[in-house]
Amino acid sequence: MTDINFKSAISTNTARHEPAEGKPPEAGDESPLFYDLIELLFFAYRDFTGDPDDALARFEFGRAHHRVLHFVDRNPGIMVTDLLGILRITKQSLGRVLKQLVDAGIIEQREGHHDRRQRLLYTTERGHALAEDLTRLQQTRLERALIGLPDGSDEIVRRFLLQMIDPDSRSDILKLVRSPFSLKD
Amino acid sequence: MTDINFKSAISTNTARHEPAEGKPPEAGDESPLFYDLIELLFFAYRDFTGDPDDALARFEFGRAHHRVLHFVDRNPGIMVTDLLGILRITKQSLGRVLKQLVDAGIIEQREGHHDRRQRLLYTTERGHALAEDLTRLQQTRLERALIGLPDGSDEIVRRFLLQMIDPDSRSDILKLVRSPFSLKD
DNA sequence: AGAATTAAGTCAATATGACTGACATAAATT
DNA sequence: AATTTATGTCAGTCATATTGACTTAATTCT
Repeated sequence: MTDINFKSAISTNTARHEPAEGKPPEAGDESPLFYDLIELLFFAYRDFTGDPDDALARFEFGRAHHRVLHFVDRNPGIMVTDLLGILRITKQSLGRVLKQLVDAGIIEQREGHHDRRQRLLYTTERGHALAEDLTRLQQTRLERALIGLPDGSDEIVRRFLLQMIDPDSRSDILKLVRSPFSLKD
Repeated sequence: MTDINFKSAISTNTARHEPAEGKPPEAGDESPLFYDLIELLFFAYRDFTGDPDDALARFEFGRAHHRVLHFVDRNPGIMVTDLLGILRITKQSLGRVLKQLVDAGIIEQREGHHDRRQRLLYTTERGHALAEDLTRLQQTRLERALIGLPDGSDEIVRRFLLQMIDPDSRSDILKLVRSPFSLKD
């Protein structure tokens, strides 16, 4: 199998498009800062999600299941409505995935104490163990990614990621992730 | 519209699952480092891809089109095979998306000079302009994300992202992204 | 020159994860 | 009593991806 093989990805022909324009093609005028960051993010995120994807494939589950499992495990007793808000998907999309997780004994629904309309979500013992396995995979990758970087790099990455998020959502997300570190300047 | 609304995401009930285990539920024993990084990455990447997603929705294009457009624009004259290797999708998946981009006058295919089997890919003038627009959106977000961080933070983020990638792919990806900065220690 | 390999494209069938819009039920709130 | 909220469900659709088989043309290998 040829694995990744984009050995000749960079062509010798540098003509980008019809040379009908009067611009020099590669004159670093106003354009391409952070091209590399854009692409590194793409590849990094792909591999980051790849670990749990592969692990879940054995259970016939996909990334959607992972996301639901993760946030339920992290927020035991979360309401369906709030989970929908976090994931920003529709009730229908969640419904199918959630049903499969419940049927598989990964997630449990309990009636709300004060409000009996609610179906509060919890991971079962099995579900919690699975969630931990998946988290461990991603933690291992994160640890590896921080090796060799100066002290405090994890804090810089945290702040970078937070500021990548739409400003409007940041405070909600901060509450949700409840980082053990500062982040609050 | 209730926008994001996960105000009550964190339940007061902290029982994670059946308390049938002898473990204290929240005793930070061996487990949850980088929980926040895992979640920040999820939200950051979603918003990062959201900008181009929204922009492309007007053209009836999706994220798959963006990826193809991006890598063709960055690697003019790339072979179909190499593009498949970069995106790690199948010929069939690429085929449909590529056809739509060609039909829309965004991407152009030219016969290889030395090897006439090849259909080398180029962005058209329009395609290049569109790619630049989308890139600009993401660059703006990246710039904003680095504001207020110490000097050299961009370099730390670059190294972090590179080390998030599977070690086997790193050298190929480094060639591809051809970062203007160091990254090579 | 003939065989094997490579580059690209195509066909059919399928799966996953998402969507919209409408509707239903029960419970809580006003 | 009327309204709103929380959840679930139905039917239909779409975008992106998959597998496996097969074709055509061109290049390379022996």
